[in-house]
Formats: sequence, structure tokens, C-alpha cells
Amino acid sequence: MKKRCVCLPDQRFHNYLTRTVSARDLFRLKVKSCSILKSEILIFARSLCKKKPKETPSCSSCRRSSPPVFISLLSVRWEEERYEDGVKWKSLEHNGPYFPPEYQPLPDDVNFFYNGKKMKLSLAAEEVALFFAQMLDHEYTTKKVFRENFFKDWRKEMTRQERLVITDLEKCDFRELHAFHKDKVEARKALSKEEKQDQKDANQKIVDKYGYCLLDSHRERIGNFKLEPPGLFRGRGEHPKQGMLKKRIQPEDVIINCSKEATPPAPPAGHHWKDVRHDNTVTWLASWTENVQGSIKYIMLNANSKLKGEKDWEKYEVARKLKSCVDSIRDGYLRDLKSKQMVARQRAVALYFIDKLALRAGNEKEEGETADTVGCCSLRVEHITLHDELDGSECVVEFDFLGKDSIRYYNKVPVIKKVFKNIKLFMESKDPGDELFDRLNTALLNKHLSSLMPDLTAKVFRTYNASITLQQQLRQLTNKSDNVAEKLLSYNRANRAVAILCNHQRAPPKTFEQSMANLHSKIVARKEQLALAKTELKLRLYVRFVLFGVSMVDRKAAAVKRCEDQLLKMELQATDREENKQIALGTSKLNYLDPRISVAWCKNMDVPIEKIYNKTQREKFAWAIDMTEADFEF
DNA sequence: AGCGATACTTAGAAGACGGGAA
DNA sequence: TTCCCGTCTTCTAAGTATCGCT
Repeated sequence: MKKRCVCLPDQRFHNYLTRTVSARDLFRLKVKSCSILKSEILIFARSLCKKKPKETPSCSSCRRSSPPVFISLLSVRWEEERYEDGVKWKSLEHNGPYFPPEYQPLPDDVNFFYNGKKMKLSLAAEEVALFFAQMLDHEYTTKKVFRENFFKDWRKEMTRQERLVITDLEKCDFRELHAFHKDKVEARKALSKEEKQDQKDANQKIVDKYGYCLLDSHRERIGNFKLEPPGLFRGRGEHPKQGMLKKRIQPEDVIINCSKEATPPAPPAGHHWKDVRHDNTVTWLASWTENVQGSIKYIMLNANSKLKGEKDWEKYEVARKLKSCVDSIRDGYLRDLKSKQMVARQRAVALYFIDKLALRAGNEKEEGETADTVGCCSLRVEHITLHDELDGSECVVEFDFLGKDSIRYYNKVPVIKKVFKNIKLFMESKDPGDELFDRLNTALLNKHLSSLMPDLTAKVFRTYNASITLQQQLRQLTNKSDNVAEKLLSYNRANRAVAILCNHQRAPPKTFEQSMANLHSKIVARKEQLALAKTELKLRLYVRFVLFGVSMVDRKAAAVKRCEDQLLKMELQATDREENKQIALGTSKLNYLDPRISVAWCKNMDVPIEKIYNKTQREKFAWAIDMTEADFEF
């Protein structure tokens, strides 16, 4: 089905939505201005009409009638009423969260052994034991903290008798449980085609029932409609709580949020919700408090929803606004480097880092509750080393710390003299464990930033610098005359420059070396094939009048061409993959790069958008794909 | 100012899927 | 047709930021 875009003169984002709708759905929307829009839709709807109408719905605002045609992938912009400040919706209806299946007790022939003796565990203890057994192949289970936390929490689930017996994790033998789990995974893989299809159908039913909600009469996908199943907490890095038991969430733990008029979702039989609220200033549909960290978790909409899309658009608009005043803000913090006030100096240096290196803000964290990681404001003296001179540069700051997700940030950066001197000053008579910016925190920093520009916070710099870098790199790296494969390599390289700036790392894939070798051997094979094809082509040219018609020669020439193209493509792919070994592009693509830059680039370069964004990404960025012209500038 | 609660974005890992080579 | 590997999708942890209270 062809996509059709109805454009209103005003292209502000809130007029926008893409979705599969029926004509009837369209009319249920509160369409304010119906002149251009409604007639356009009607024309389009009529052109798609195949079935005879059963009834004739009419538009709520103009009372025009139209047959109930079903339009697929119609992309529409319309004017919806803007809500007053803070209000996120007028109506919200959903079926509540999906609960994970109950625990299935182990069969009798699968046993846990303690100190070499078979031991039948109570249901609760058995379930938790299985959590551990399932993870035996994982490095986690070798870590002291993980084992201790697990054991402590496991004992809490045991009966008094079990607790008396099981006093040492080392004496526990989970091997049968582990094997049982592995068999189960294998069995699932080995299911017949039909059985797999049945599974799929069953899953689809769950998605159909729980995966969507009705928000202001739009059917929207929910991002995480399944409650998190119980298990062992897997923190990142040296997390002090790793291995603790994540308890099963009961309906009594769950708060439901929906509109007053809606029928609230029914709790599972014999249960009740913790609360049912009607708060339209928030976007979540359900929430619960998780037991390991005590934080609140939410069920929210999918990234392709209007609510999330609008927010995303706003984020990039703020970053673009920063573009127009970043020069004066830079002047400001460079001036502040000489301020008489210590706070201002610290703030200036922190901003210099955040702007130049795209560091995160660095909120303070509760000690001992999480892994020891830092961001800009929470940097400690031990995380930086100053070099008056290093590798031919003066005033070099060496950073070495663990950031978000315990990903290491290591960088040697030449800085301007004033910054260097200030850092020296901040470090004076401090211990390695002391804070570098002892007068500064993120609240202070953000307060200052918002006084410079409305909505400006520390993280906007990351968005701004990421997006502007992509735009610059794309301009620098791509030529209109390149072929698509070359253009894509350039795009990925631009993307990679951003990922490096933002320090988006990944563990090198386990199979990396192998797959790289495979690719290289394929390239070698292709080269041989090409050489052969070329020889044959020459031969055929030579004997063209004797043995072959001209077309045969043409065909061979085409084969050579095809072979050359494929070889080139593979070589580019190899370069791309090699450069990408430890770098993750996805995070920046999804969260930092204004999609309109990529869309405009695709239009300018005649690259199909599908080469850049997969289906999910296209859905998330539908707003940008739809509204962006080739001349867009970030 | 400091703090805890809250809401929402950003993040890498793991698991599921599916398309091409053998 | 099967199997393998890269890509997509899901999962949920870990950040940022703000607000209201003391």
C-alpha cells in the first residue's frame, strides 16, 4: 500500500501521526480544521474503497459522511487540541500488565543435592535454586558478592528445616537443575514447525490483548507490557547487590493509571491492585516498586507512540536552540574560568568537559547501593592525571574512570592552559578519593544552564554535540558521486565518530575474529572468481564472431561488473566491521542523532531510508521521515 | 541547601529471528 | 533442508532531571 501524506501548511510536530487507521477511526479524532485535511482524506479514502459500506459514520466536527473504508498506513497530519501544561492525555484505557507464568515445580527425577545427598526442596526454595542453576554457565555465579547475596536471599525463602540443613553454598549441587534447564531450552528449539507456529500464535494473542492501549482514542503500542519476571538481580560492573532475589510481582504491588471514565483493567482472579489512579499528568499505565533497589518501575508506551515521538522531537528542538546560542555560552564559561568565585570556576571547568568531551552530568549516588561509577560532576581526584606535557602536547588531562553501566572512559585530552591551571588548583591538598568539583553538583550546574537558555540542561550538550558532529561528518565524508555502498560506509563512519565521542562501547562479539576471517576468505574467493571472469571475458571478446553472439559477451561483461561490485561491497563491509569492533552505533543512532539529519542526507544522496533505519527505527522516527525535506539543517 | 520520591531517557546484554550458504 | 551468523527485538539496569518538602 502506498503511503500518502496529507500536509497542512503548518508542519509543527504535534500535527503529526502515522498509523494504520480505519476511516472511522479518523473521524473519531477531534479534527479542528477540517478543510484541507478532511477533504484530502476523503478523496484518498474513497480511492481505496473496495468494500461496500455497512454503515455510514460521520465526522464529528463537520458531519460529513463517508464510507467505512479501511486505509492502511495512511500518514496524516492534523491539528489536535494542545493540552494545558503538564497534561499528557485526556483519556487512557488499557488491559493492565501481563503477568509472567506461575512457577512450574521440577519433575521428580530432577534433584537438588546438598553435601552429596538428594534433597527435596520446598516450592519457594526450589524456584530460587533454579534461578541460580540457570545461570551456572555465567560468570556471575563465580563472583563472591553475587554468591553471597544469592545465598542470603535464598535462605530467606527456605523453610526452617531447609535453613538448618543448607548452610554452605559450596555444598550445593545444582547440576541436575542446570541440565534440566538446558534440556528445556534445547527442546524449545527443536519444536516442529507447527508447534512453533502455535507458540507464535499464542504469543500474538497476548500481544493483542495486553500490548496496546487506547490513548485519546488512538490505539498505541505499549513498550513493556510484561511485568519483569522474578530472578536474580544482574547489576552491571561491581554492583554490591548483584545476586539478590528479584521477587515475583503480585497484583497487590501494582498501581494502575487510567482515565476515570475507563473501566480499569481487571486484576487476576482473587487479587486486587495496590491502587487505581487517574493521573493524566504522567504517561505511565502501571507501576510497581522493585524490591532490590526500591526504585519505581513503569509500564509505558512504545517509542513509536505520539507521546514519545513528540517528546523526542522536543528534545532535538532544544538541542537546535542550543546551536544558536552555544557560542555565547562558551564565551561565558571561558570567562568564568577566571572568576573569583570557586563555584563559578568549577562550574566552568565542568562545562568545558561536558561540552568538549560529551561527558554525562554525573549525579551523586548513594554509596554502597550501586556500582562505583561517576560522571562529570562526581569525578574524583583519582580519576584524572595531569601531564604538563605528553606525546608532544602541552596541558594534557588523562581521564580514567568508570561511567554509566561501568563502561570505562579512558581519554588523553589536551586542554587550554586556564582549564589546566584550574584543575591543578582543584586538586590541591586533596586525597585521591576526594571530589574534584567539591563545590559543584548537577542541580547547581543545571540551574545555571537554565538561566542561560530555557530548557537547557547538561545532557543537551551531548545531544547537540552528537547531532552537529553527525551533520559535519556527513558533509565532509560523503560525495554525491559515490555508490550506495560507499555512501553507507561514510554514514557509518560519521555515526561512529559520534559513538566514539559519546563513548558507546560494546564487548567485541565472541565470534568476531572468526566472522572477520570468514569475510576475508569470501573476499579472496570473490577475487579469484573475478580474475577468472575477466579472463573468460577476454577470451570471449577474442572469439566473439566465431563462437558467441554479442549478447553472450555482454552477459559476461555484466557478470564481471556484478562481481566487481560485490567485491567492492564486501571490502567496504570488512572495513566497516573492523572499525566497529568495540563500538556500538545503535545507542547514538537511537538517542542522540536528530533523525532529520539522516533523513535529509538520504534524500540528498539518493540512499533509501531502509539502508539507514530498520523497521523499528523507521517507526520510531516516522515523524522525521515524514516531515523532513532535503534542505533540513540541524 | 539538601534530600527523597518520582518520572522519564539512555544503555549494553541477551535472546529471538530469519536469510543465505552448504 | 539445515545450520550458522548477523541483525533485530526485548529486557531491564542505570542514568538524568525535577519537584516538593524540611
